[in-house]
Amino acid sequence: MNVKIADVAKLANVGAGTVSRVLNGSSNVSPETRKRVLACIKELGYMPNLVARGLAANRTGMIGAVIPAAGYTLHAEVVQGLSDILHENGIRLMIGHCGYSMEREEQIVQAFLARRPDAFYVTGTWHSPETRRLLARSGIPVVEGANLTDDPIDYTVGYDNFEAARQLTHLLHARGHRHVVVVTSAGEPNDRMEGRLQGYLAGCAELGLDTQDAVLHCQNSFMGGADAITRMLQIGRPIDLVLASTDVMAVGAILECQRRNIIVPQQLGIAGFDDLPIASAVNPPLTTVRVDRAGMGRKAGEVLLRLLNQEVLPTKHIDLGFEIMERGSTRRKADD
Amino acid sequence: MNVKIADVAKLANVGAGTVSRVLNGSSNVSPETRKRVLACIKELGYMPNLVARGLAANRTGMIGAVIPAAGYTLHAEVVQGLSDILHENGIRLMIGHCGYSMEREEQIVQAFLARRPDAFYVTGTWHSPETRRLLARSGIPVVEGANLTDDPIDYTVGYDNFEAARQLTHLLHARGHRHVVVVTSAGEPNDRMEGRLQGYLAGCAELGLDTQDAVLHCQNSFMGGADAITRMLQIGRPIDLVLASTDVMAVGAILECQRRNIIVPQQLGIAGFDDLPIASAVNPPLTTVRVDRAGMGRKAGEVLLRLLNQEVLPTKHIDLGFEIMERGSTRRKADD
DNA sequence: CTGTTAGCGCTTTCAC
DNA sequence: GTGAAAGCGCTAACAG
Repeated sequence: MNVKIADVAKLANVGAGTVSRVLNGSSNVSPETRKRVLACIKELGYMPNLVARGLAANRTGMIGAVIPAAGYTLHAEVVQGLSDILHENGIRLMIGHCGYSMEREEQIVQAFLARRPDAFYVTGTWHSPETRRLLARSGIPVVEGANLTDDPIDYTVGYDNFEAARQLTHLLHARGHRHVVVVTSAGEPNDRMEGRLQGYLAGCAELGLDTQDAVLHCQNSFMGGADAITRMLQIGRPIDLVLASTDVMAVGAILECQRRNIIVPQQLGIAGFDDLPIASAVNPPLTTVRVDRAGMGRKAGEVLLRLLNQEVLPTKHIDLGFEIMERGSTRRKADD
Repeated sequence: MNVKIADVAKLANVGAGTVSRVLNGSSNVSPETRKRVLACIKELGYMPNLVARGLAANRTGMIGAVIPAAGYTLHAEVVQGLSDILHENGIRLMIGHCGYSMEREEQIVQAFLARRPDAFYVTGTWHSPETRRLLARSGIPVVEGANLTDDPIDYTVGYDNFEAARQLTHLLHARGHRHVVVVTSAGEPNDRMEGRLQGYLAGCAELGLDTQDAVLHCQNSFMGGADAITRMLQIGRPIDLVLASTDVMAVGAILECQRRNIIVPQQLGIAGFDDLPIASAVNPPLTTVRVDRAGMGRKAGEVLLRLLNQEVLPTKHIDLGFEIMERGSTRRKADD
């Protein structure tokens, strides 16, 4: 761990610069020298100190990423995709969890920036003004993921949460569902949740569906979803569709219906968002919106890599799209 | 982003060393000087370059962590606990996913080491010889998490997978279950899975339960768990208990039983391992082994921090214990 | 208490 | 093609 470039240089009878050139694949080095240097590196078990390289070269080969949480959310898988592709390209990930708090996000961004990452991935498009400022002034590529916005800090890689929710609403209306309750997360608001909620409401408005007293704010958990059913039953009018903003809440709702002997989808349709693995496993399987989570991470990684490579991308908005997965938790019948 | 310590020093009319002392909270600085320096730092918006500090001070304030996967596993939450406590102490996390492959783990460890982390967290206690060697020679504290071993590289923070599985087997035998099938993961073996499997088998052996043809290797997924039920039904003898090595497989099994109208637990008991959120949400709720995942991460972080602080810990094995959560998916009756 | 200086290990001109 | 030397921005002696 303490053999350094000078040791290799001495053994190979070359200058430190030459070793460095070999290490960094510069072409200005004769094949024989390169071979000799490589041999010496192996012999000494030399491992470059990337901290020193980072200081000298002004690039650290690290990327900062902040996600809300690592638990059962889509972000964990996004990070995995991101991590995988970056790793293949010799870049490492510095990761922080902000717990859906903008303030914490700001702290993390600040702390990461002091470590001079070459680029940044942040989740979502809502940030504190200071976070935006820090990121914008940092001079490094920034990708905002998991949603889209007209006004990105730099680049945005994601899908349109609003549009997906809107389309889902229309589809289920076409399947005969008419009396809707929307279930959203009671936590600190964020652009993805808000986009989904507004998408549902816009869809309902376009279809003339009543959404009076029809928005339930619940914990984003299985229990929260169960709770939603309890509260829905207290609404003084019949309901035939629960539009949940996350699969976790939707699955919680399905399981609560099992307990209450409410037949899904005949008595009540339930739809979610995310297509987590559990969505296709429950009974009945959940109608939901699928996004390629790991693919989104990989795509964000690719964009970041190209940006690091000084490429100019044709667009600042990379829309990965979504797919509505129609399954047994909602009605199937011919369109109206 | 380009104001440096010298600029602050010049403005404050002090030497760079003094600014450094203020930054690092050294006591050898007069209150007035400190105040002046602090003012200049604020005025210039100075942000220390931690890469340079890392090189000069020979500590980077980074910790490397490798986990198998970020998806629906306990490791994501362990990392979150770890990340949180380290963040509070000014330390950042470098993270890599090895996908249960020792080879990939080795690559990641090697790559991380070149970035000179101050300490290392690795998942599990089985590693390639080279990984062990690299870690052992690195001279930095290493914590192996999520299991225990007599022979840690350095420290181990976790719980006894074998013993938990063994005790669970005994408990369920006491509840009247007699004809067991064990479901384990078909993926690349690891110490946690193996510990659980051997724990189940040891329990069965102690109780004289037949385990001939009773070990099913399935995909560690909801589908894999469903598959286990299908295969169990083909075994030519009655079964009244499925001991699954993960909640994901156990929940998959429960859901398959719902589909097949197999009454749990009257006709078939099912138990899992991990106590993921879905475990208490399904119908019936799953009997499983609970470990404090985030708490394990935090504990690993605390150990790492104390180690970084040169403290000597009284033991190399930090056993966090486990708790058997007896729920409706297994029989409840007076002990034999 | 504080300024000065010598590195930390590497990259990158700049001559040769 | 290659060596020498000057930093990268900071910390940590070492004087004073």
